[in-house]
Amino acid sequence: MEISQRKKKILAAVVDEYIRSAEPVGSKTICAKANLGCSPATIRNELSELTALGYLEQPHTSAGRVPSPQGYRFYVNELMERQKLSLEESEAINARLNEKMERLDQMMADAGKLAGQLTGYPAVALSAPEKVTVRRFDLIYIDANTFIIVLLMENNKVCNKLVRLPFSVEQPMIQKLSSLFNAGFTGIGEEDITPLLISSTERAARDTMGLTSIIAAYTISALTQSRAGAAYVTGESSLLQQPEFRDPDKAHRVISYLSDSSRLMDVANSGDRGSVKVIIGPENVAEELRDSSVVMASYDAGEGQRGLIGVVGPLRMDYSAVAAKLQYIADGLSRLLGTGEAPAGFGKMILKGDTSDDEHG
Amino acid sequence: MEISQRKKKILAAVVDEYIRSAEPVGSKTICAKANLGCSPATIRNELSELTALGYLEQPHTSAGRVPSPQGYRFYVNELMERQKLSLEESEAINARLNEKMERLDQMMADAGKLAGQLTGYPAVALSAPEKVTVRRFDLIYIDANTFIIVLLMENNKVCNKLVRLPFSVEQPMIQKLSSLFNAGFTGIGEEDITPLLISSTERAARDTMGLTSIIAAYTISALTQSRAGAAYVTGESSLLQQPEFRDPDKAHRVISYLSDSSRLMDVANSGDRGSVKVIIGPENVAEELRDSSVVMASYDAGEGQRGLIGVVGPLRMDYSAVAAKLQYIADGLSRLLGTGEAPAGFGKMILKGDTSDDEHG
DNA sequence: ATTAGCACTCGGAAGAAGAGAGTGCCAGCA
DNA sequence: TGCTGGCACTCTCTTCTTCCGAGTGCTAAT
Repeated sequence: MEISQRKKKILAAVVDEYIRSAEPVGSKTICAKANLGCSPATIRNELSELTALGYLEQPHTSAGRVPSPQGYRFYVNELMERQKLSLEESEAINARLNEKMERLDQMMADAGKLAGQLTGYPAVALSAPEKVTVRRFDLIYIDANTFIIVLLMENNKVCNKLVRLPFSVEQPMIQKLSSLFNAGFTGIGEEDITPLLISSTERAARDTMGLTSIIAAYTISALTQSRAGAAYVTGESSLLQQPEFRDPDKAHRVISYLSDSSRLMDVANSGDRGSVKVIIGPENVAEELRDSSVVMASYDAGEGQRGLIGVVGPLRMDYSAVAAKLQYIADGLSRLLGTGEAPAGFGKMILKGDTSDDEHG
Repeated sequence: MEISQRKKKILAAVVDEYIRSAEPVGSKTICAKANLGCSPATIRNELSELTALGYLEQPHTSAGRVPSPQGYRFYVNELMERQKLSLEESEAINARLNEKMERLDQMMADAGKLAGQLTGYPAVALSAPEKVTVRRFDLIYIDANTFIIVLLMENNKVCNKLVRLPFSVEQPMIQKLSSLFNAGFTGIGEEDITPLLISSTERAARDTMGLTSIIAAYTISALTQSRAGAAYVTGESSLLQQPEFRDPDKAHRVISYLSDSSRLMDVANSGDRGSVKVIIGPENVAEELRDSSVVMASYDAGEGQRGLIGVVGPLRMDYSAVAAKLQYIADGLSRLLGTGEAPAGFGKMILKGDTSDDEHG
């Protein structure tokens, strides 16, 4: 059934007002706020129908209306105004983005922090797990007992480790190992480093005194770690300021879920194409987030990598503002890190609505 | 004034019981728990005196007694039983410690996580800020537009950065720069890298096309970052389970303080010699922690560096258990990372009491 | 010095009453 | 047919009151 224009207006008013006030919205309030030319009584009828359709809920008989998850979904998909950032806001973001661009992981964490501060919700920054291989191998000889392993990954990340030996090695040996590893270990993934490969490398270099396996072990662990992707969470405590999380147990559930970075990847994997994605309450795969909403934006982190920033908040999140901000940050990051195929309209706020609205059927 | 033996026993019983139950302790309860051969009435008299002396407090006239900060301090310094860890506990810790020893920063974060999980309180892991210098300088040539800067710090940390150039350089140039930097930039601190030094290096190598300043800039930022020390916080949300932090505002204050890693250093600097240190409520320098307690242990992270692990909890923290666990973890870390001057009695639980008890005067 | 007994105090729980916001429905009106 | 004002009703939230009990402090007896 198609929903009337007036109903849409009323629904939008309810959601907007509820987002602002966190309190059930009554017919009178709507009549005052939204300029529909009709009386509270008329609105009551409409509200009643919207409730029947499942877009609104009533905490109890004599309370105002509150949006249902389905109501939020409809609001996000069709009703909400696409917010533009004010000039100050976008300039502030740009300034913060350009500020420091040192290390990638640092950068990610900073982007998360920025998102958190801007929106006032806890923020997560994720790098999508990916398959990595070693592109270049170097061993730097320091002294007879010490050398550094430097790995350049295919995605241009660099890993290193200082190795100290309980015995002495000569510089030529280090060089020899370096070229051997360069020959055998580059371009392959973690699971390709088999005991067979290691032992054949071991045979090729004589008298390695176990060095081969040390280096191989580090290589494997570096590959594993790179592949795992990383997660940074900031601003957990800002949840506590939201009225819906005044119950410490509820807050605890969500915050400790967020702290478990391994599980966070689930969120990332629940679809990451499209620039901004909104997941509303029960749509979350994770049980713990069923009464929270997640807004996230993915960005091009260069070298074919995708990064993700997102915030977690109550259902009553200010979707429009949050989406605009995340979009802007993500676009900025894509521009700074991306590999040329940067988005054409950086600075323009295009919000791709989510498509998984199989709820209001 | 010297406090009687019986008073001590009673005080200890009050603190123990309050730590357990989180509720004001009455004379009857003490009589039942502590095996002093006397009646509640006698205990009431003693409680009354302990209250007058400032070791106990009464939430209101007709409630039981609660330890005052001074009471906790006395308890920690003189009364509390030095707990030994059970065999299972210490084995579990050892297993976890030996598990992964990859990167130092990872290690620190893991140690913090371990402390948090073991104690059930939020945990922080800090590395003390320190002056660092570069020991060894290497540039790895990758291709005409790419090279890696590898810095080996005096403290054996390794930093690296991939540099991509908008123009081409030849391998000999990279090598030349490498040895120039090795000559000029090693062994000096961040503040010694002056524009003068940079420009003289620039002159020594001809046609560097700005490379010198790129490398110098990275060196400075790496030095700054190493010096800053790092902070990892985990398990913030476990605070929410403590009855004294059911007030979301209170919890929010503490948690957001913990999230601000820069401020955390204050805690670290408030005295870190001695193996385990207990800071009780108002003794905290930070306003935000005035009604929380902090227990921390420092460990030898090798190369003259000190690390710090600590937990934050309510005044009613189980000091004895927490101290024992932190001590054990810190000793373990010292053993694993330390530089030989490892503590003699690893495994033995020696708790050095705090000495800043200028409170009960 | 210790103990038993007793009156007193105070906070927290439970219940009662009232206020207020909002609904649903009905009858009248354009 | 759709909108409106009016009105009775419902249900929560707040406030007030009452009551209970744990625990104290004091006193007199041992």
